[in-house]
Amino acid sequence: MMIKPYVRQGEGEEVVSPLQWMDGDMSSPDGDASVSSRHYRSGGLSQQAREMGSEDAEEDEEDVEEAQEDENESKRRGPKKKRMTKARQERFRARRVKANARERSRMHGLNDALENLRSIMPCHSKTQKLSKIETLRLARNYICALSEALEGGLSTESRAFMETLCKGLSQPTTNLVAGCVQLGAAPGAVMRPEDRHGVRPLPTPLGGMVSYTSPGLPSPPYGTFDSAHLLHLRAMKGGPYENHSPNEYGGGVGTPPYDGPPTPPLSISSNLVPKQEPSPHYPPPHHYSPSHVDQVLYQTQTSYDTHSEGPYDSYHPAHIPSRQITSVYRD
DNA sequence: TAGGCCATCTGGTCCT
DNA sequence: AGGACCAGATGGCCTA
Repeated sequence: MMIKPYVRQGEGEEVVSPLQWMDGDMSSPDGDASVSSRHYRSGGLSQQAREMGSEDAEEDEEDVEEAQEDENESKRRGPKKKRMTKARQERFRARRVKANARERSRMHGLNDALENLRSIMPCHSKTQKLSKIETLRLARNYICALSEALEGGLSTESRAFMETLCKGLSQPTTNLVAGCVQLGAAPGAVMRPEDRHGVRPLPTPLGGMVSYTSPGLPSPPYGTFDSAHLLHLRAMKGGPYENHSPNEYGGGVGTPPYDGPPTPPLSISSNLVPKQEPSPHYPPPHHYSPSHVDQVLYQTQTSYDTHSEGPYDSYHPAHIPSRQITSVYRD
């Protein structure tokens, strides 16, 4: 028996919706009538859809019942029950198919926006894509970190900046961020070409390189730390980009790829950037712990001193879970 | 094999 | 009526 799996768009086959499938004789999309509905993506074939399928089968019965109901209609109280005629079912299906297409398109737009957000994150790797939730967390942290840098004169080279950046992130993402910081700080370091695209040969606006340097480090290809994004700070402090209007750089779906400092004249204040409050969900207890940030920071700050001894020995890169290192080499 | 992430379908709700 | 938005459900893919 050939089971037709659900195929996503862009994978060479057209998506066949359960409704389209239902339009036929309830056989599978590829015509294999032996496939039962539970095999064909029962998720898409929801309860109501299945009920509609049965309605199809019972339609003739309904027509007979309708005739009988007509006789009793005038005697019955309450709102008149709408009949599910064939025409109504057709309309319903057409609406549903259109709604599905809209929903897909909407989600694609949402994903495009998320991709745009990923592309302007300080840590951008083509090989290890941030998940949706991690992208949002990192974006939040990035905003907070930059705000703190502006308000408190906190250096983007500081440990506190890094800690803010990593708050609430999962361990792999924290490692990724730390690795990106390293690479951005050491442009001479070995990088995979596909990961090099985001790095611009610009100094950080606060002068010099990011300090999480690791000279001579056999830099793992975590991704890139795009120091050019730090030009946000320069712009907001009265730099050459200060007067750009937000519209110049667009926004939302269809925004061109980030190719310069998108520096809307934001007024960063404590109103806009509320102090982080403890929340049952933030940080996620199973993902984040200060000790882990310590661990990563130590990794990035000690230049991987293989001769170091003492309490931090367990932070040696050799102890980084292999998952974070191997996974980025995958493709 | 379990768990995380994701895409999709779907029905409900709100708004125009 | 129809569109936008949302959350629940489901199954596929990938990795440890």
